[in-house]
Amino acid sequence: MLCCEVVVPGPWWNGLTYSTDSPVAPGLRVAVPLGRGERIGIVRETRDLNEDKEAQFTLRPIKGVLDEYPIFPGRLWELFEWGGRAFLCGTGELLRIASPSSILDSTEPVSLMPPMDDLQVALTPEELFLYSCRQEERWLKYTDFLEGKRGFIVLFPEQELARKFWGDLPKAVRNETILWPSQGGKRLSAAWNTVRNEPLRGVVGGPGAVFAPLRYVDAIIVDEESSGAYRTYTKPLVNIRTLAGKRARLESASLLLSGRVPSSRVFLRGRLNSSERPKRESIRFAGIKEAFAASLRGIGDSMPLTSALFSETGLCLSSGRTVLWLLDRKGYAGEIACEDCGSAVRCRKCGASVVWEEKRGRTRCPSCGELRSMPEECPACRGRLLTGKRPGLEAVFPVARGLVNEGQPALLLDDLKATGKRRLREITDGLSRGGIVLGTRAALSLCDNLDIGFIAWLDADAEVRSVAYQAKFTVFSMVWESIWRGGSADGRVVLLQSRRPGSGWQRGVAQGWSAFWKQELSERRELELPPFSYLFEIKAHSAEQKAEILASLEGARMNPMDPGDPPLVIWLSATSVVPVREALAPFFSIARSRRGFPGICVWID
DNA sequence: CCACCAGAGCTC
DNA sequence: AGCTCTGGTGGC
Repeated sequence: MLCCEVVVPGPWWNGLTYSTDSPVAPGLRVAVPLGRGERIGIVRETRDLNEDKEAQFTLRPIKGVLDEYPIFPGRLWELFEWGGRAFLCGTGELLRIASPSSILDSTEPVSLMPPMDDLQVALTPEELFLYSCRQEERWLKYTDFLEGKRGFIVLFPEQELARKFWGDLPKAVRNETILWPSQGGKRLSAAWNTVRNEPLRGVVGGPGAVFAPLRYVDAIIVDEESSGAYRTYTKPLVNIRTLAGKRARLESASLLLSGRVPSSRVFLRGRLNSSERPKRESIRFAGIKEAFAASLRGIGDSMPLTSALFSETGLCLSSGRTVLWLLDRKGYAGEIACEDCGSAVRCRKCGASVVWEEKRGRTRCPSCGELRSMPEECPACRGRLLTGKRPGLEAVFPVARGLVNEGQPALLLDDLKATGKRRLREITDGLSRGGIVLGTRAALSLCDNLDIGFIAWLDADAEVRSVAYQAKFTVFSMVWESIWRGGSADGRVVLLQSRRPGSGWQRGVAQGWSAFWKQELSERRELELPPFSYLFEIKAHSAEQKAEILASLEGARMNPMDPGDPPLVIWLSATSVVPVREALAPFFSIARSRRGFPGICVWID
């Protein structure tokens, strides 16, 4: 009697076992019964039935085999298996984000070419690092690197950059290359089928392109490898850069890690060094203690607007260039506090401190997105005096509007992503004679399209990240990017307003990333933080489950930390993933479905 | 009488 | 988390 182990997408980690009359080759898709319904899974292996092991549940037969050949070419399947283990998400969850829905949702057959024979030339793969602030310089090197390569993947943190790089390729190369779509749907399906079946030379795209089913891969480039864009923000939580590195190793492909700044892990492993630093006159630090205290309606805190900010803004505007003011707080105020009892207004769903959106007369929870109307009184003490703290973009906007000259607009961009191409053109056209743009870090991408002569980080200390340990690097790399990004970086001035101007991580801005990482890594080594260990963020499904998980980890002689604040979260630091996976595996068995599955994020650097 | 929807129940 | 089955509601 034969059985198949099938990977069926879902939050569980284990493969599911089904009976089969005849052996099914690994990598083929099969339709299988699950619960009351039917699902599609990928065969991991066919083996003899092990009566003891399979006795705990009744085996059901496979409903049908959907493919003639393995659906994933080359070593891609191994990548999914590895990623599922490394990021504690299970192969199935990774499959879900890696494949178009046409493959996993519909039993329609997908036409597939047979796998390629192993005609791969076993060149010795290289691992190269390339760090330079000049994008043109890096891109030129990419073209050199791809010379003579027969199957390549080039990854960019943003789709727009990918499109630009692809568009700049020599026509002959572009014709044998595909621009990987950034979103799912029909376009992804089409691209997937083309790449899977046609003899293409390469794929260029955003992070998702790492999963392109190229049959032969001999080179992978990761641009801006330290960018946070390579981390997925919904389940499963994985680092695409790491997967790209693994894919290169699996396929024996050469790997080029590149960017303006290396990530901590790459810095450490590559023993990198750099003397690149900004010109003295292009970076300024200003203390907000001496700030001009602009009073803003309904806001208790004064907005940090320094004299340096006003003078540089004025200079830039009068030269007809555009000014960018950046602040990572949307809305009118980052917090609403009661003057009587001092407590902040919190989200009723998740307990986080809410943001005040004055324009729409409501509050928004920054962590769960819950919207509510602005409260009349303090929910804690019923006091009537609610004031905003930590002014946000909406509150500063009137100040910016007062500074622009005739014919220069002041724009408030809440959400650059939602604006699309047409809006982008409107923005760039409107700013042909300069103006002020206010936005969050996402607005930095405007450097690619606008002549930006001055960038101000209004509150460089603000760290609104969920994981505090890497907040310094996030801020550092964004500020670093703002110095160099785009064709208008020459002569640009960047201003950092903060409480401790020029100290701490800001020294690295003046001295370069080698100095930054040296300092930062000595602190992290001390605290056993990534890249010196892995950090696991485990979110239990219920309080009971949390207790069980804690007990299981402690039983395996690990030291989980219970921060107490987000109530269901557990933190764990470990030098290896394996024992953590073993301790957590019981909670990810399909048999536990009814109790709900925990969520896990693995921080590697 | 059936179309539609929310909630329950199940998962190798 | 999906997915389907169920039973109530309401439109005609």
